[in-house]
Parts: sequence; structure tokens; C-alpha cells
Amino acid sequence: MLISEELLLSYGAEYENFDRGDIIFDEGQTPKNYYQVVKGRIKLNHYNDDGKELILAILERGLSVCELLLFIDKKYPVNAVVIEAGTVLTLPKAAFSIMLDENPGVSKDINIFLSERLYYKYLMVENNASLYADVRIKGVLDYHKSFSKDHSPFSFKVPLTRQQIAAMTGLRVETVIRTIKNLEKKDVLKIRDRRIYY
DNA sequence: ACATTAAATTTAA
DNA sequence: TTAAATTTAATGT
Repeated sequence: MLISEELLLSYGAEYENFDRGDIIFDEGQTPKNYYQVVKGRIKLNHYNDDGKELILAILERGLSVCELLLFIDKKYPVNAVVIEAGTVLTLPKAAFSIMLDENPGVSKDINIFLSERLYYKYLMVENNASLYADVRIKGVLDYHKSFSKDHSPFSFKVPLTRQQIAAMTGLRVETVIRTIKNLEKKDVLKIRDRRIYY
């Protein structure tokens, strides 16, 4: 949990429910709120000129949605779409700012969180520049596993569909499927009931 | 080595 | 019971 729910509520945050497919904000809109996922999952995406989807991030419980936009005066570069129904805590930008002023500890937590995200973003970009599909896919898997505590092999049940992995790596679903099967042969990951364990 | 297209099958909403 | 996701195969770049 990035910021405790009690603290957010005390500054006027409100719970909002979303269904699968709902849009929290669109690309080009001006950020007005701080959002924190309480339940469900949200993807940040962008469609390039061919109409191909690029997924920038998938956010789950405890994570905030594009919080970096609250510190600068820019428009959203991505859409936020709900992929698993749930609840989001919403706090207007002004109240968020006051909360930070009055709670330096929270401000520091956000710094750490942002730094960590940026660090893994570097790794993702490096991996995605690779010519090899397996390197790109492993980059995504490592990135997501970095959120889990257990680092032992095959302990992490990857919460992504093949299509989502494809949209994050810029590969085709079919390539993702073949590459994942090769990685299983090489004992890099395991597949049980179609789910990937890494 | 990967993309594209098409078609079949499995799974989830 | 439709829609979405996964898989295999054939063919193209």
C-alpha cells in the first residue's frame, strides 16, 4: 500500500467502483486526481498509428495510477483502463498536495516508490530494445516478479495473459506463446493450467 | 527469426 | 452462451 487508506480518507478521498472495461482517464486529459487501487487491476496503454496496443504498466492493489503527473503540469500520455473490476480511492489534486505538505513521511515514501518504478522502467526499456523475443519476455516477467516477495524460481504466478505480454513487449501473441514454450523447455519457467510460473 | 492470416479449441464473463 | 484468450499450422518478409 503506497499511502494508507485512513490517511487518504482523512483528506477527503472517496471510493469509486469500476467494472471491467471502464476508463478512469483518457490520453490527453488533464490530471485532476490522485488514484490508488484498492481492488482490481488497471492497465495503462497507448495505441500507436497501426492501431497496435502498447501496455506501459499494469497496476494492482496498493499501487497508485500515474502519480507522477500530480507533480508536473502535463497531460496524461496514456489511457487508464480497468481490466479487472474493483475499487479505486480518489483524491483531488489540491487535497493531495496539502496532504504531502503536512506529512513529510508520505512524501518520502512516494519518492522511494517513484525511484523504484523508474529503475525498473530503465530495465524494461533496455530489454525491450533487444532483438531477441526471450529477452523481452524475461524483462516483463522480472519486472512483475519484482513486486512479489518470494524470489525463488517458479514461485511467482504471472498475472498476465499472453496477449498482455505481447502488448508490453511489442511482439505478436503467437511469438509470445512459442517463446514461452521454449523457455519452459529451458527450465526458465513452468506452465501449469496455462498459467506461467516464474 | 518473427509477422501475418486463418482456423480450431479452450476458457471466462 | 457469446466473447475473449489460447493454441497450431501454413505462408510471407
